[in-house]
Amino acid sequence: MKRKIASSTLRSAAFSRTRADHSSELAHDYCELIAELIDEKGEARCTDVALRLGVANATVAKTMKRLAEQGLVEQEPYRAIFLTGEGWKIAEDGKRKHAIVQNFLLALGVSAKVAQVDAEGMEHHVSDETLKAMARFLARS
Amino acid sequence: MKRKIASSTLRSAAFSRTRADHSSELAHDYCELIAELIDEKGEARCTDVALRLGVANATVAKTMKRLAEQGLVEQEPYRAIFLTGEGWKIAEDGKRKHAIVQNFLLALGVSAKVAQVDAEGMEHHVSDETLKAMARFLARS
DNA sequence: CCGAAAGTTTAGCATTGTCTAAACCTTATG
DNA sequence: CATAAGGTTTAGACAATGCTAAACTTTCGG
Repeated sequence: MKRKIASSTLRSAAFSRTRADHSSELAHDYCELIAELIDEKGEARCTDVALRLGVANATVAKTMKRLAEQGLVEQEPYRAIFLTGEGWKIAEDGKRKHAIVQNFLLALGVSAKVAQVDAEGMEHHVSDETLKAMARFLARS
Repeated sequence: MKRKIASSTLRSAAFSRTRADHSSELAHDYCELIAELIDEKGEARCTDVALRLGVANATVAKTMKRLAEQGLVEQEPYRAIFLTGEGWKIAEDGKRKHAIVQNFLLALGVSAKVAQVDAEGMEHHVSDETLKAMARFLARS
């Protein structure tokens, strides 16, 4: 991961943050999805992940290798996938954020379908401060 | 069984949307930024774009070439950059969305700094429906 | 226990977005 | 008006993310 902190303006800081977010987003989505599958079925397999993500099996396999290198998941060849402690933490965090954003959107009056899709996209770009503000709003309403 | 398929389809649709968003995000940011620079200084040059985006000049140049191919910007070699009609439309739309999201966050009680950064990240993942809900909230408050 | 189905991995390719270094124009200054 | 300074473009590299096709392993039905 390249980190160029030469950013001078707040504006470029915003763009940098967005770029940085993107590189971790996929990893986070994978962790969340794996956790979900383990919850539901007791194990997570490439095919299921691929199906839910809407990508090819091979793509999942390749990504999984990267995630294993990053210490987020563990796997034996031809076996199901497991999360490391770090992976679980990321999954939990993502789930928490996702729930807040989605419920917030619902409280705002957004339809269920759209709330789910938008929450998926927004969840990785919402800071803790904004998340807290959303939670506050939910508590109030 | 049917419900499971349906829900995972919706799920993968969400991820697909997010992936699709990403590929257009950068183009949209460029258009917005170019429009901003033209507004402020009368012209947009690679260096300025690079500075605000926080990336290298070469990166901007290469991206600009792609945007030109996509019909979003126009440029003569070694000259400033201009937006096509399509590019302007995208810039306007982005500016509009950005403003709504940012003001919405401010109204929610998020600090100015964080509102700017978060709005940058969120703006590309917010559907029209959610945007409308935000606008409604702003009008009410 | 064997062969086919199903799942996993590898190989090879394309695209996007980023970088540095070097080559290339334009402009402004002396 | 020549040249240095500064902005622009090109070249070449690399990582991430996606794909298809083919090879490989596991599992399951007979």
